[in-house]
Amino acid sequence: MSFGCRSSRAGTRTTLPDPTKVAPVTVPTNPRAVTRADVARYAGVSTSVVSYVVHDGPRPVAPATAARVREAIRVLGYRPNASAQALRTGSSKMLGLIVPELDNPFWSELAVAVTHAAAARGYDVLLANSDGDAAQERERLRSLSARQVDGVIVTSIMTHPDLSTVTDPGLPMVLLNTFFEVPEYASIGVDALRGALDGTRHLVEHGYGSIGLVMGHTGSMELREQGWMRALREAGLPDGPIVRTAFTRRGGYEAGLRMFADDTGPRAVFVSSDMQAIGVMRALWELGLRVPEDVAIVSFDGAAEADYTNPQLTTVRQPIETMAVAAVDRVLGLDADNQWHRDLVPAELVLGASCGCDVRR
Amino acid sequence: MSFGCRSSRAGTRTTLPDPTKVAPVTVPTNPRAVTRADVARYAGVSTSVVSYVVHDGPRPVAPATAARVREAIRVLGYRPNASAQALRTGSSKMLGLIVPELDNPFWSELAVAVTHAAAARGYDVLLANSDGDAAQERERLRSLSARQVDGVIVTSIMTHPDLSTVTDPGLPMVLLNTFFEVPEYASIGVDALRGALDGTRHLVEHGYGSIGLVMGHTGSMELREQGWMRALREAGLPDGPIVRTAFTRRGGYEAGLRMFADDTGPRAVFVSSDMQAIGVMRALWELGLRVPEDVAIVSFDGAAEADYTNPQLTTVRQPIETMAVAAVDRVLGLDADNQWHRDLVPAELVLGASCGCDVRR
DNA sequence: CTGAAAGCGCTTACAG
DNA sequence: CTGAAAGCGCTTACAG
Repeated sequence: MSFGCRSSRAGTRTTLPDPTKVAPVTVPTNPRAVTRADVARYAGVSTSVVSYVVHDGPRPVAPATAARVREAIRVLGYRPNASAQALRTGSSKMLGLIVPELDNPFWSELAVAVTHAAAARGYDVLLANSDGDAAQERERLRSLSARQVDGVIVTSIMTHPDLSTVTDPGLPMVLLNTFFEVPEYASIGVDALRGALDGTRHLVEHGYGSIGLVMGHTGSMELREQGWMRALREAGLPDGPIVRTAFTRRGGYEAGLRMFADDTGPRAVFVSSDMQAIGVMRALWELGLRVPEDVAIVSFDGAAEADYTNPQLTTVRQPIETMAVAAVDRVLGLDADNQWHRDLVPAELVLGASCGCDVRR
Repeated sequence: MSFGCRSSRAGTRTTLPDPTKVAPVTVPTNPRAVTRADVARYAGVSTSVVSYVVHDGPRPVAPATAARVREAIRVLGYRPNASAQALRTGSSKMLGLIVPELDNPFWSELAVAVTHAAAARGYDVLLANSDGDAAQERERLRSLSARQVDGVIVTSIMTHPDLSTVTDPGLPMVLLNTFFEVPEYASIGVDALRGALDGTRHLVEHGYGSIGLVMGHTGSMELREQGWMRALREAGLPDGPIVRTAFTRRGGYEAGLRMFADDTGPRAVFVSSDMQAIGVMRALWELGLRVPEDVAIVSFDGAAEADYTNPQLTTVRQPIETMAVAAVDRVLGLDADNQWHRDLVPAELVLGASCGCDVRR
């Protein structure tokens, strides 16, 4: 077994040689990883047989031979080179996932759920962060495609993602967390209209007469907004004030300051994400207003963080695990009978104390 | 250009044929991705020249030729196959990152920082979640190694990670967020002893006479614990109560209930992570105790979430970006002059209101 | 300045 | 049941 250093791979020095110093005598060379050929040699078989044993097929192998090979694999610590496998088979067994901001709890929880769902199908996830930027989203998608992922799950920030120019035509792609229909793409998302309707209705049932809306920036008349509005209309309530802001804690904070700065603010508010609601609660805290005594809140997402606000947030929970499994199965083509272009999964209102109930989760 | 379907790659049907249905006539075949050979043909050059243009070397190319190749690349939408590149060059331009729980804000913020630091060096990050489990940590490491990452950054939950049996001997590995010295590995972490000392001293300066500790489960006598204790000793204060618990919001909640259930609880508490502190605050809320009027809190980490608790947490902030850059440069061997086995980066006390100050961030 | 050729590690149809 | 051989897409030393 030759572990010699190959000139084309030897660690090249990036620093210029310093004439005042003695040139280094030893160049650190990484020992080559164990390959299938090493295993074959050790076990005294051909490389084909090693593959047959590793994959338990497609040709049968005599038990004694297989045992020798397995022993060799164990002793040498052999792991098949995934790059070579991907090149040969055309499948990397990796799924790409693009999220806008991994450091937003909702997205990181979704990323974990997708990772678990993919692992259950034997896939690793190559995670890419678009930083909420459309150009970066395209660039990341390009990179995932070059890395030979077998499919991509995109949680796009674009209302009408135009991604066709970026990917290979044959690369399966699914839009996750997308409430609306996008031509040419399968999309999976929560039933946001119904969720917002349920959440706002709950505030109506508490008897609040004025219910505002803190809404994240979205391209179109958003479904959460429609749900909020429909609940008000059906109750015969006037439209409450609307503040539009970023989908972040800070965005919610700024919206809260604006909405409740003077005493004309509404008695209750529906907020389009938990992160924003947390910002609203901080604003109310600074303004000396109590939740829910002065202002009641219902929000949207059901992030873990919403369990630990004081008081606990009443929130419309997105079934993240369900969505993740659906996205993975969809992108892998495992639900071939599913003809739907768009999957809507139901959201569930989870009661806390911010709405005026006093439920403890 | 032949886009024919190759039998060994055609999408095989996983469902058994249903005799009651007509067999499908068309099998969906993924159009083959564009390769370097397609570009060469289109531009009328050899495949070598395509590479020379893509990499701007190592051989010179006539400007007119290069222009033709670039045009071909653009028209065909060519992207080099990363698996083939990795196989050929021995470098995947990917770094592996193992975190215990990606859905814990501290880890997701660290993951984002590492991703950015790696991107600045031209590397993608293959992110792996160990779910806080040692066996999974080893399994994920094995997988990363098989996927030919050029290095691994591990935020291990093991006190004494024994990882040598899992990775290729030549795979560079760095332990991140590790405060203590680990034989044979480079480790990078915050100066936790000093950070805890500063945080606890701050509580001492506020004049609190009894200062408890909520400490996450760690293998040994932890540096945060040592810092807390040293601050008490040097102030001549008695050791406050210690509750040990998980590094989670729930862990903090349970610890808070235990520490403050009766009125013998301390007047102030140093908490080993922001997530735990958030749990403690919830426990105090339920017990009807106010922060900081009844109990003052200083915690550790400096997660974004700590900015939005009510009141805002005073916390010892880990310089996540600095740590991420150091880890990436270390694992890539970019700081060859650095002889240190262990890098300690300084933490900074960030004042909020939970300690009794009234600073607004 | 350009191209033909070798080889990275793997899988699998084919031949024995 | 086993092995020799082709080829996935790429990079680069070598030859022209």
